[in-house]
Amino acid sequence: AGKIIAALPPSGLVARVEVAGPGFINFFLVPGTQQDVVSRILDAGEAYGRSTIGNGRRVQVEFVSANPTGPLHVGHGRGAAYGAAVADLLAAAGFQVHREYYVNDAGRQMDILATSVWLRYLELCGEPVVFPSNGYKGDYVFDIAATLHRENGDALRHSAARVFEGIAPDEPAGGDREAHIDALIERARSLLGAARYRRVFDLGLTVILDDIRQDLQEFGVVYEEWYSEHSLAERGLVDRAIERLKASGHVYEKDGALWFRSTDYGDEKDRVIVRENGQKTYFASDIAYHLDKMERGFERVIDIWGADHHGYVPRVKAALSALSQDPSRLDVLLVQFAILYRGGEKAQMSTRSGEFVTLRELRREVGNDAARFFYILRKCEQHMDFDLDLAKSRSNDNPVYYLQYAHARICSVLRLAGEKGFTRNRERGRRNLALLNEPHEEALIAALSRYPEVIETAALSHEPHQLAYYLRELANEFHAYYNAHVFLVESDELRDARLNLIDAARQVLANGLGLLGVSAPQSM
RNA sequence: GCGCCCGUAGCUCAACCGGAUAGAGCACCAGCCUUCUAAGCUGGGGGUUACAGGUUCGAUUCCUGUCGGGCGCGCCA
Repeated sequence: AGKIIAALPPSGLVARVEVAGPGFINFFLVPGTQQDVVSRILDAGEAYGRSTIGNGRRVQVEFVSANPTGPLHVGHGRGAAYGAAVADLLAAAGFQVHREYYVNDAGRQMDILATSVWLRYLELCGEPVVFPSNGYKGDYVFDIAATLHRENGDALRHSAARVFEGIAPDEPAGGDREAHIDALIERARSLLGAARYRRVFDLGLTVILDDIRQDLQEFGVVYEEWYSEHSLAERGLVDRAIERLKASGHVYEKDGALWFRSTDYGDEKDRVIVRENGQKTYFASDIAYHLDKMERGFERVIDIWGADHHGYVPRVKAALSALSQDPSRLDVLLVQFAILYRGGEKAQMSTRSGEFVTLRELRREVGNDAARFFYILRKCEQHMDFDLDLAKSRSNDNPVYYLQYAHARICSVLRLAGEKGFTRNRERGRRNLALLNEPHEEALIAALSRYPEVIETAALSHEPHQLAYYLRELANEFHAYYNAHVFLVESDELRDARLNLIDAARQVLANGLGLLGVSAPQSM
């Protein structure tokens, strides 16, 4: 090793080189070699840390995509915060990002919603309805029914006797609940007729989707596109996908249904794509959807799903393979569940009872900043314990405030410089960066220099928590510096150099927090 | 039963495609505000990385098995 070191070309940036343990050679930089990063940060501003590694390649990130059958709950919140952060990181790393929400506006669940709304409407009309045990029972269904009643009066009314005529009673204990609600859906269709049924259906869809949109927007999560499952079928893309799958030779008929032989590509079992009753399955739509994603020309497609859907990955990839698409272009990121704790106790109610904590309630309780930050603090495959008390505590326990406080403190110093009668001269600061040679200053500068590579690593590995941990370290370096040295010193040269340094730190904190959807307050 | 994820300090979690003495926060103990925001800083104690093997110069990381926790195994979406 000594020979290797001796053979190294001399460099003005390297003070000394040492062999340190097995396989390690340490290079010590000459003090003052990194100071110019401060000027680079101030020049680049919001652009500091952006990378071109993505080279403009198109990436689609599909996330949340919750059924529009009710408001988003805290589980969706994690997917929203995580997906938004991954998308924003990829954009910062130079990818052209297309954020998409797949709207499941077709299928049985939506029919159950429409029927639930209609039954609540009938109640408002004064009909003695026995509400099905597996219908949608949330308060929002009453609200939609009230709107329906306000807009239509009794025009959609049918007597309860006719609605339930000949339909077997709801049997929660047995397996007839599903048959019961399916019969009610058919009854709603036949009594209302296609057009009126559609009116009920569309009102539920529109109201809930608008609510989801607004909820996410308030959460700082925005999409380039809301992609309708219904439109997929309308444009014939589902039929076309099935035809192409047939042509591939991986489809067969059995028991009256049409099956995709996904076991040809390693799936556990074959999957139905057209049911015995002629209805296409959700999987059929999803094949068409993913084929369409590929054909839209995205070089990489990222799906962010709840971990409970993990069994679904092999069949989607199998379908892509059968359709001659490269399945490795699709990354499915599985997000584990988040469990809410309050006072050391689980706060999440069971979904069976029809009650759950909504994302909106969470945001109201802990605030958007804490919610966004806590959600991405764990890597996605890690189960999450979300401590509500900690997230809303306005104390030093709360890691969000630690970062925001650093930002606010810097803003405060920069403000106070003027109030104290100092005229800040940025150019003088730039010329005197060499004065920043205290250990605390070197450490802070080193942390600032690392930011661009943190962005690249976090983006490419889809791990926003790496950025969160980095920002914690950066804030820590600043707070330590703040406590060890006074910035507003008499020396113009040193003062302006230091103000440039902390201004650069402020910029990086703001950039990083921005990527995570967390605000960077001027004061606290 | 099979498949996927997880198991690291009292608690919640990191550890950069195998690398140096496994790091933070909280909690606990001891200090720091007449000077730029104490929502801060400094120091300290705390570990057989669930367990047992294997691979190699080297394993929290990779492989096998066991134990424990979560999730999934529909002609639902």
